[in-house]
Amino acid sequence: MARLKDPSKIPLIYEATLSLILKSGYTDLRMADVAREAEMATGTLYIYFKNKEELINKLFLYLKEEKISQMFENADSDDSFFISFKKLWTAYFTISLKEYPKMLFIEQYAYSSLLSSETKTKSDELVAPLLNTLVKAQEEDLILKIPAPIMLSHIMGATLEIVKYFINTSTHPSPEIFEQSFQMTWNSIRK
Amino acid sequence: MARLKDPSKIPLIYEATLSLILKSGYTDLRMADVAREAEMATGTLYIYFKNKEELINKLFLYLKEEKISQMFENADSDDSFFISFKKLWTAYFTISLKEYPKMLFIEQYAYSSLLSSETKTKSDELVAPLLNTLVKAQEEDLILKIPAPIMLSHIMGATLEIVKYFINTSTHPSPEIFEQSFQMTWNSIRK
Amino acid sequence: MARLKDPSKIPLIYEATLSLILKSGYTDLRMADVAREAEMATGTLYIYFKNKEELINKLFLYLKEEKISQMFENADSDDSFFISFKKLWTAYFTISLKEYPKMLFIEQYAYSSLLSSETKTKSDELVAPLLNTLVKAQEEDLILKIPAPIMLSHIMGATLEIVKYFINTSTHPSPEIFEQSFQMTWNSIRK
Amino acid sequence: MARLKDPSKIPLIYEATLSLILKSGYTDLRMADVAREAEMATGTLYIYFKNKEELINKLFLYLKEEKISQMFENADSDDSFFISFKKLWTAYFTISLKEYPKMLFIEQYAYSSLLSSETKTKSDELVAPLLNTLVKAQEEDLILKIPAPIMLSHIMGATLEIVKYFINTSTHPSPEIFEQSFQMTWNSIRK
DNA sequence: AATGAATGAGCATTCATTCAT
DNA sequence: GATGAATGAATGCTCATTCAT
Repeated sequence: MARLKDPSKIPLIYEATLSLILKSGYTDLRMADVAREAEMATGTLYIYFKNKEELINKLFLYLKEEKISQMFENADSDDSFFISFKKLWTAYFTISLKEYPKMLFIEQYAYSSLLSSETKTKSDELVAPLLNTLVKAQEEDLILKIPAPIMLSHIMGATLEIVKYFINTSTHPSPEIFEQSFQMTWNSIRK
Repeated sequence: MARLKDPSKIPLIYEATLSLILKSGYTDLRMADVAREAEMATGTLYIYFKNKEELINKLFLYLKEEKISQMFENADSDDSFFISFKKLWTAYFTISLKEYPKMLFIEQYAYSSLLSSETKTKSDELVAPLLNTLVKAQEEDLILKIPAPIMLSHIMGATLEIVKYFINTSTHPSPEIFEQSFQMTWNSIRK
Repeated sequence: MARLKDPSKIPLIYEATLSLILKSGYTDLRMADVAREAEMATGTLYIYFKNKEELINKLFLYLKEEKISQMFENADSDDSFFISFKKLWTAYFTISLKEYPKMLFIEQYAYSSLLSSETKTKSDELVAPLLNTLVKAQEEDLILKIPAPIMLSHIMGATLEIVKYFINTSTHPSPEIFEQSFQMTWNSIRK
Repeated sequence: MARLKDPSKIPLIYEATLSLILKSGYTDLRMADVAREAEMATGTLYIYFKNKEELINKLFLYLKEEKISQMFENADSDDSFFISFKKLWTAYFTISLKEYPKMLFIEQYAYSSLLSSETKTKSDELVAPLLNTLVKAQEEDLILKIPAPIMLSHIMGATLEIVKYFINTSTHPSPEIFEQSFQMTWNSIRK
């Protein structure tokens, strides 16, 4: 009987890939390097992923799912919308800062031609819970009635760009700036 | 006397490069294709640019400068801050939408390892006029006192992400949504 | 288990390289041609040699070693010095004539900038046995007491140049000329 | 009326070419570099030489002629053969040592495929005076009766190889070694 | 399944030569 | 004649992918 695929290898490959993209960007990503970093042979990669493109697509979805799950980790259905929203925003801000490479990867590839349309569709589905949160609040008249995807784009775009600023200047947000950043976001959607 | 370097060739090369990156992304950018698109020989590219990397760096600065100039084109020193700000925001929104590929190029490369630190420094200098606009308004107590780079990141990140949404869904913003988008931004910084 | 590196490939590459240098010289040596001649893919060359330069350096040492081994093949420790010397000289003359391209390759590259200093050092070591032969004879007062490297240069330079003459005129040495050539050499060092 | 070709440019080009070959070898010789070193435009080279190959061929003959002239500079028809021979040998040894790059160039290219057969023929003609010197001495029964081209090859090959040794070890021949080197050569041809 | 040697298309860059000025 | 920008064929080397073991 043939050996079974070793499920522990996939995360190893993801980690290796990310680590290399972080170091030198996608342009310099070589499959042989991924294999070496993941401590396996080149050929082994092709047992788990059809090719480089599939690896990138799967990694993208894996990370996007992971990040969105993390955002909801502290969610509590008893919370008011404001508290829910602040928790989500804080999670997004904090995770982006802490796991910037992963976030940058997600963002850089989101609109890139390296992703298949299938991946893009799946990616949109993952965002649905965030949209629903906004829609519900709009129905309850708690925030402005602006199409939810537009509103979500505004919020996430604004927040990630601020995170980029801190990463890029190698500085860290003070509690005051953290609070101000949230204020801007909240002001932009509140009634 | 020999021919002089033909200064009209540089914009031709920029246009060709952009057009190709737009079609297929940087990963697939081949110098031979740039040359063909610009209707010159491969070797000619290397008279005007040391190598592919320099071409990308110079193109980045060229576009960034062009875009920021365009943003200030309608500026009028007699305008109130609100009018000034709305003009700038409108220009940013409109240009991003109309010249999305250029904007995406600027954004995708801004933090990429393909750009030299020298290019990054020069790039920051180009943004200074935008920061000054905010700082002056803060000194006149017209908007929130939040560090200008943070505020600017918030504004531009939010706006570009909304533009991406329209591009990605192949839709166009209605006047109403345009106005709502501005409102969110304005609300986020107003006193 | 994967295929092991195939040790038979290295001599194949050496032979192919030599054969091409023989035909058209180093200047026209293209790696793609080496690969075709050795009946393998271009990339395979780079598994066995880091680059063209390393291939040339390794080939040089391989040939130098081979040639010097061949010179000693008929050596017999019971021979008198004169017999030993004549055997060595004859071998050098004969091999140079028969395998002129290899000898020319060795000679042309010996002082060229294509060889690393490491290769040059190793090359010198290979010559040591020849020097020792002369030194011993000098100690036994059988030949002139002239620094061995000078004497060896004299002998080998003279002999190879004669070989070049025959190659260049597409003629062959008569037994008489062979004997005369040896006489000149022997006369130059005898007591 | 058109300007005349400037005859002073040819030696300038020769010097520039030699100087570059000396630095980095023929493989790295680029016409643009020759032009820069000779302080003229690339195109100008092509006014004086049809192409790179012609430049190399002409340079070869120029140098070979120069070197052989220099060898005969001290010649005196009243000298005995031994004195004549010693003067010639000394000149060859000294010039080779002092102008090693030029000598190496001559030697390296003498049998190379870069030289046309026409150049090779002309080159042989330049050597005739040296052959004649030997033939005359043989007719007068002053040296061994061995075919002159063989004898000349022996002499020049031996001598140049000794020079190479000194260049290669960055050492200089003592008067004693100089004398010993001559002795070996003289012994090899004397009656 | 795992390995890593082998493959060969692909691409950035160079450089001899031409030719418009 | 002199210039040097323009040309584009040529080439060393890379790297995604395959496949024999």
